[in-house]
Amino acid sequence: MNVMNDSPRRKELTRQAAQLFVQEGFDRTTVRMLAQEMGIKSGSLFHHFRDKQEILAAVIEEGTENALAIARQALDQCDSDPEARLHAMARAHLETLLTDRNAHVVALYEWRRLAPEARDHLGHLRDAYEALWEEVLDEALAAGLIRGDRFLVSRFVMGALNWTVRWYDPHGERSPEDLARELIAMITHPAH
Amino acid sequence: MNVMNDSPRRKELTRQAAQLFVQEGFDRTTVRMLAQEMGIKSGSLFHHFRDKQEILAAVIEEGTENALAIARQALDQCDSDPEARLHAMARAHLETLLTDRNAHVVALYEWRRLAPEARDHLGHLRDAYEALWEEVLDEALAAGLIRGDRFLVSRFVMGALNWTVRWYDPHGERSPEDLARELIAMITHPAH
DNA sequence: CGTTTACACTAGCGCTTGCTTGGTTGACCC
DNA sequence: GGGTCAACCAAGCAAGCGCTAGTGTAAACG
Repeated sequence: MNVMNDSPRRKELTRQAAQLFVQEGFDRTTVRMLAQEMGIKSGSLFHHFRDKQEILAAVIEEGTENALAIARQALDQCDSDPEARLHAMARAHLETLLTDRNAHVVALYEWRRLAPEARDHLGHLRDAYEALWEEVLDEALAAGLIRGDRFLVSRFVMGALNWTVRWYDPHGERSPEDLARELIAMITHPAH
Repeated sequence: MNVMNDSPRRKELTRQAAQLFVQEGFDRTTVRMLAQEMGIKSGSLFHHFRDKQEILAAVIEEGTENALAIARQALDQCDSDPEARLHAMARAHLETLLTDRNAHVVALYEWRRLAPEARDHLGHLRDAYEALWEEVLDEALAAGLIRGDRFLVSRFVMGALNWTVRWYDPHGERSPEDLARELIAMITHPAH
């Protein structure tokens, strides 16, 4: 067995699994369906993954790592004023939703199907991502750009953003940029 | 078989099923688990419901109907100015989340597990509920209380509200009233 | 050359799943 | 006191599930 490496082959299989998990849900996706999608037999699947659980963990891990990387890059490259940073984060969030949509949908819907150990590991990744948000929101609150309770504001914003996977059409007219701008406009009270 | 009535017995069984669906997820909840929770044997379950699917539909139907009823009542009883109506809707939404929490969590997470016909029927119920929101948001937009694109504002607000099932603690310090006030404060730009 | 390694296959075990069948019970009705 | 009816039970079927064991093979390596 070949456990826990991250060969390119495994990356590709993970990507295909994500697609199926979104279509059918984790529990309804059988190892036989996964194998067929991958063009192999069901037994061969366990050469790449210890068990079905591990496939789920791999899908979510990749999505979250990408989100984190993109968000960090966006923060590095943008201006340092609170509004620019807020905008950069929102745009980065919506852009990962576009490029890694399957993985993020799986992360949002199937989180509870993770084994406790995997949930623990991935929870830390997710916490790191949300910490970036809280930092940026704190700056916006301090600058008077947003009003309200820090905890609630952060939850409301994350909710509005994560909910987009339900209705956002990547092939539609609106770009991530558009959505980010609209969201910021809705919640900010510009100084005057 | 006893199909499709709504006896009090069936109502009670539906309530218990909702609890299990939240804990385990629909697919992982077996008819044997459901039966045990209900204090009967698995075979007896099919005296009350045609199949497992129908239990899910019953859970979601009850939750959505309650949400609709509470929202309508709230709108009837509040003042007619846009901010009061906005506040009433947000509070009503969060209050159903408190009283019918299980049903709403199931509706949000397990919607896709519904059979197409059930999804169709319940989709209309859900549309009726969201229409109430759009009406109230339109008034708020017209009054200049909120700025931005109607479609996007509505999606963002629904996202922020529905996301609350992930983190809101009914036994915590914050009341639905508090949350509603905070959310309105965050997104409104009061005339001055 | 022989050995190792990565990847795939065949075959099937042991178990659980949703659901069916045929029958029993006790409350109520005229 | 025979008939009705909702509610429940015992037993089990057919299908599908995750996963394993053992084997084959072709490329890579020393």
